[in-house]
Amino acid sequence: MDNEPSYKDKKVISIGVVSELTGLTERKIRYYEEKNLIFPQRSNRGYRKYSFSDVERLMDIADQREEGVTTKEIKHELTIKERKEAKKKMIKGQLNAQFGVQKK
Amino acid sequence: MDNEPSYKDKKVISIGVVSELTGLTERKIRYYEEKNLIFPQRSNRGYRKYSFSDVERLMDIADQREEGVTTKEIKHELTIKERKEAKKKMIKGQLNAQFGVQKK
DNA sequence: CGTGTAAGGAATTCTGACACG
DNA sequence: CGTGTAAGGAATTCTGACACG
Repeated sequence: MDNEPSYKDKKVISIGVVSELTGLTERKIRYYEEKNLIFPQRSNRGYRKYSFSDVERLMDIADQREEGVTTKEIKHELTIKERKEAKKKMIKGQLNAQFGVQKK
Repeated sequence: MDNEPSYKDKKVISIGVVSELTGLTERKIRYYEEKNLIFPQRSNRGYRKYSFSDVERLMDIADQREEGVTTKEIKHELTIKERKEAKKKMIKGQLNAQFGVQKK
């Protein structure tokens, strides 16, 4: 029923290419991961793999950093967004449980 | 006026990842390029970079090869398609020249 | 805190070639 | 023709650390 997860979220880009795409040094990219601002996948031998979404996210982070926003603050914003997402999902789940299509 | 060329055509994937994605060996992938069936970009130091379109194209090639279609035949099909595309563009250009929006 | 850099090792990619068929 | 493989070299990526501030 699902079609492919759209190319935007497929984790296939190496850190070198991400560096070119974003203009960020690999050091910075790894640091933002260390701070849990970004979450690449790992290949079999531990190489980081990023999606286009990750690239966009990194450019957003770069903009915020330039404005003087600290990684801690960026992380905080992210956490808040995640909570909202979780809440949305929960409510959606409850609605489905009461009024949704019957599961077989 | 243009927005980004869509992620589908951005050449950012290394041959190793393409190999995983398609199930083809790197040898095969390079061979199909040698036969002009696929056209990756090159990074600064000569590393091949593929797009998701290329990955799809490779899977299509793989299917045809399994059916016994030779690379030569696949190449021929491609050439025909390209000719049609060129013709389309030409006609479109002529229509524009006669009835299109005036250029400043 | 955020980022640069040198360090050493492991994995990647490249090309040209030989092999088989 | 289509694909495998061994070969040698160059570039990539990884981690942990020291540096500065």
